[in-house]
Amino acid sequence: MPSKRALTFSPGMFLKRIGSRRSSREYRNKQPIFSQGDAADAMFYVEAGNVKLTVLSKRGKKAVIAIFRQGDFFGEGCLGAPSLRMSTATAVHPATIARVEKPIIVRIIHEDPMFARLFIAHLLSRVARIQDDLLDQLFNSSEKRLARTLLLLAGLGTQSNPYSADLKVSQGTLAEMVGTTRSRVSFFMNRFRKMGLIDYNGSVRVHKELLTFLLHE
Amino acid sequence: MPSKRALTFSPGMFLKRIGSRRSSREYRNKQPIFSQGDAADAMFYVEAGNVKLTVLSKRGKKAVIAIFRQGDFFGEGCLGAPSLRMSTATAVHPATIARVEKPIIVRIIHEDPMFARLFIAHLLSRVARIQDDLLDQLFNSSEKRLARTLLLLAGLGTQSNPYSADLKVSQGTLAEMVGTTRSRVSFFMNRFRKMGLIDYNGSVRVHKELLTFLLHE
DNA sequence: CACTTACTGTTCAATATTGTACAGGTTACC
DNA sequence: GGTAACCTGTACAATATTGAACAGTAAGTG
Repeated sequence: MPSKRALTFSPGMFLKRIGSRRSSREYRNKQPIFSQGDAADAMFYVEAGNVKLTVLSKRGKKAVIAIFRQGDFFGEGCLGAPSLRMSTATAVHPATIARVEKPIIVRIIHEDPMFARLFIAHLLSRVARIQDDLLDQLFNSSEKRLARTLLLLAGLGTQSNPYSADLKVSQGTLAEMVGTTRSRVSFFMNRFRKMGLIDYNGSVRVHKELLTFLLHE
Repeated sequence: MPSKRALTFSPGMFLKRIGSRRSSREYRNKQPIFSQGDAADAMFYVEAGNVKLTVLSKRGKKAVIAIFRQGDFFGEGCLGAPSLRMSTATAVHPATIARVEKPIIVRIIHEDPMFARLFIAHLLSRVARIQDDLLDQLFNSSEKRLARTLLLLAGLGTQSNPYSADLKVSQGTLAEMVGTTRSRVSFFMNRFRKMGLIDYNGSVRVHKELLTFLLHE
């Protein structure tokens, strides 16, 4: 019997309730899953690999607004009023993505209260996450934001190790994630290296504690 | 019978299902409804007046991250994992706010599938809105962001009128909403006035179309 | 190998932004 | 009336950030 005290999210349960009403598919590196401007008619689940959500501004600037990894859902924008995708989802590495058509999700939400509750929990954490990103932009300099981005990427790897696994992200991609220019990223990455906060030649290895210290100043 | 095609939000229905399980209360201008760091144990609904959501950074900088008006819900962060408020909610003007305790909301979500669906729709629009704010920060200069903020405030008044109603917002508050300094706001407000985009002496009156034009450059 | 493509380190001038300061207004309140 | 609290217009130096450039390196491809 479910607790009545709080709503918690579990990808496993979520997925189980979708059951076979989804279709999995492989994507190659850089292959789009959906594109900004497409009709939004399905949700997705990351079975393997990573996915990058980007937005292209009217003036041609690109921003990475989210990175999804195994166990994450994305594309919820398709529910609610009929709408177009505001962003582009791109596979990073070969990735396996499950697709669930919008009418199916809507039906499950209607027929399965437990699923609806899971979905609410999922959206709550999504709101919290985006709000964090917004506050990061509002309060922190680009140096701090870069540190935070590196830590978030590092968090994708082993949790306990003081060093992250090797990250292979280009300065250009980092710039899009942080919301700054590549030259700025280059500048700070070298600074971080000189300060011993990261190992950096070709791939990046983050010393989590040191970088965390910098982030909190 | 509800449509199975989409999820749409209606404050009225939402409220009806809460029924009498809420308690209304008056707040004076600037009176806090909840404060950053408080235990999050209830949701709120704006019956009259406006509410300002602010966050105070570690370094003492303040940011306004949302403004709620009649018919809006806020404080959803209390659901999900037990947590503390990440922001402070403050009444603007005298305001009447209804409070619904967290256990009640959780119970309604469990017992009333229709309510759960409304809640999902509500969260979806919240996500969309915050994401817009984030993109605004990422892509736009402070001048553009100020224009956007003025337009959002103007939208609170009559929809059809080319001019907004008189807004009484201080430069300091605008700065917190836009994410910049007061001197910058002062500079741009005078510029907007010189360009004829706003009437501005004591109170602000926005010429919506002109400002919209500026925003899209 | 020659060639393309993508990434990096670095520079530099042009802007944008911050933070602070000061002199005047207005408003609310005792 | 006086005074405190708040608001405004303005200025300015110190930083931060942009955008574009250029040369060098590494990797992939025919």
